[in-house]
Amino acid sequence: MPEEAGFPAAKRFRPGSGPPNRSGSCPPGRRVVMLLTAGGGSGGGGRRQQPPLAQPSVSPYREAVELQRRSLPIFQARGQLLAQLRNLDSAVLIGETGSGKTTQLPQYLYEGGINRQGVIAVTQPRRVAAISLATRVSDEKRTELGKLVGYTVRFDDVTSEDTRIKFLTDGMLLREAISDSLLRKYSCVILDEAHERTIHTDVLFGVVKTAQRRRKELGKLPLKVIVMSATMDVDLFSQYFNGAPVLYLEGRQHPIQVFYTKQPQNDYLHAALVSVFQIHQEAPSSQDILVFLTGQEEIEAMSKTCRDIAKHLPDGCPSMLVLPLYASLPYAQQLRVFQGAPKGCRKVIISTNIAETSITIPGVKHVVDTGMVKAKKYNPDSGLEVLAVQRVSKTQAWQRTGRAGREDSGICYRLYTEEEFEKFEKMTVPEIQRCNLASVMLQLLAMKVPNILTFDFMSKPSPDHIQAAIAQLDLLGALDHKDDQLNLTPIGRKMAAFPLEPKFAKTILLSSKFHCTEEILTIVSLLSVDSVLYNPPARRDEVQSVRKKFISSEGDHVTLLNIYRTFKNIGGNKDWCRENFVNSKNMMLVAEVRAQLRDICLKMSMPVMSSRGDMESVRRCLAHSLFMNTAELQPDGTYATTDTHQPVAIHPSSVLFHCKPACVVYTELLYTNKCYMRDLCVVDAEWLYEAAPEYFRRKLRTARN
DNA sequence: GAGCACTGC
Repeated sequence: MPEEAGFPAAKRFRPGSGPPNRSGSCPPGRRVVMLLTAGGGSGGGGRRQQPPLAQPSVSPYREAVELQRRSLPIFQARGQLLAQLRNLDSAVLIGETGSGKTTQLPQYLYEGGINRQGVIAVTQPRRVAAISLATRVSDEKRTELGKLVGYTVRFDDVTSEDTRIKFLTDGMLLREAISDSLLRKYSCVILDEAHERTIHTDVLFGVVKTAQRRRKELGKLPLKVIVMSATMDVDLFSQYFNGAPVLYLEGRQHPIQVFYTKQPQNDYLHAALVSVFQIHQEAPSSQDILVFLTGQEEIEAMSKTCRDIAKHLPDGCPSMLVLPLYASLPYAQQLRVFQGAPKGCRKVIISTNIAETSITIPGVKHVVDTGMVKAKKYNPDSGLEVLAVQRVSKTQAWQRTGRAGREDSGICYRLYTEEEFEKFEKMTVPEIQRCNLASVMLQLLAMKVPNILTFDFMSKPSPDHIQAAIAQLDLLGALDHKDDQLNLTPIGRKMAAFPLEPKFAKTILLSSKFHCTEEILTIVSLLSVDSVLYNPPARRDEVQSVRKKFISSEGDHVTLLNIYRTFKNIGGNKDWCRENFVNSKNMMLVAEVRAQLRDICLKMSMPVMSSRGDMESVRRCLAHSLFMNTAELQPDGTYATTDTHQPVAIHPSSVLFHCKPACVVYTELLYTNKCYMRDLCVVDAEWLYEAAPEYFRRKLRTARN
């Protein structure tokens, strides 16, 4: 093997706590309470002073659970933690992976009788986490799930009147805040995984801060806010919550050796390949390797190369099981990463950043980090979102490193130099500064936030960014400008009731006028989940011939509708999905989403009618709701958007890829190498003019001629 | 002419 990716010996330190110069992130003057010091766990005296966890129990199982709870690092800090939290309105808790903070803290608060008057909410960025944590904690409390401890995620509410500890997704708590912005039923909100800075958590920061202040002003039950983070960069959190004290909890991570390359690598794919085989030839076969790359195409190519090389390795070299991992991979194939490899065979998992947070793979000893990620960026000048391969942040690199030390000590190979690493951004730009804000602004308006332009975000999006969202909502007819006050129109209020992007909510609301709500509900559901189309690159011809029967010359929306209809009419099941290259998991989700949306329509007394095969009214409806997303064929055979004359192209995944319709509406623009329109529908220019005469007065080329 | 990181309501 070539040597250019060789690694010099590196320092040893513990991950999860961030870079070794830990003190750097604790400026003097801030209240940092060390609840457990390094090497903690010896304080026998402290242990005896702890109050009992729960009623004494006789069951051996119960005792085992109890012992396990007591062995967690957080247990020794229990008394101190409770004493601190009892008197605080807000606190920031740093807890390393494995500290037990998420499962234990809510129980301590409950057992300690703090905030007994209300429910303790614990938010999570991901559904699976909310569900498994609730299951775990209800088990520890020896209660039935949904009684004392429960969870609420979309499509699944396992709570009751008795529920006092409630795990929920951050998006779900946000939705609850629309109907009660003071979050009255909660006495305490714990925002977990705050370091991930999801758009929902970021909006919640503002929502809980406002609710806390308002409740105090109104003399209501106080709201305790606890922000939990796994990283040390919590200054922002503390400042934002009026200088809330920072409590530090040591975790139980295994040491990880970190290696950097001696030279910068201009070809990270090649460097990754070399590293994998270097490790493969040197390390025992029981140690698995996790490689971070940027996307499906890259991962599939690398997987193939690895398998090819692995076939021709010298005798005595272990065999290799190469497993790609990315979100659009069918579920059954994702599950393979959890199965152990046969004896004498090494697992090599080649993954996107899905393995950074969402999926934890057991047995990983070696992490190969290319330092690259594919992520959305927001360009405030053009107001456009761009999906691009870029450098990871330092936080992200540490997160990847930490994946090597889940079960035992590990090794992380960074395919960049230490100097390069030092130049990485400290933190990933929070999602709220990288995304279209139309949904967020609609939700804030629905909560009757007095002035969304000055809303107290922890990391403020730029004014241009906020204005772009307001302009979009305005075009959708959601806004009412009165005396310099922004309010929602009745349509805007209805839009906010749907768990959808505003433009899709508007499409549904318009559909009753075109008597095609049943069809539009199906289309919007299909568009709002991951694609139901499964396109394995190796079987392209097969896919094309099977899919032919669904394709409509009217575009992707009608084609998707055809697929869903056939699936339903035939009584579609997994076998049908497999035969037709349809992702069955996503298809099931479509049905669930559709039922939820239909329910919301019925609740607002909207007539739900079918156009009975009349596709023109469906397309007219799409033209009326997506008129701001229009592109027209130019004399030279290319396309340009109607409003800004941005050159665009039909995405290769579209059924219209080889066609040249004069005028189309699209669901979204996607910038990669080029600016692509995704999910197209052929429309009549006249329909567009009808939909928004003012908007198109001087714009529409086809209508003018 | 040729392509799509990850969540979530």
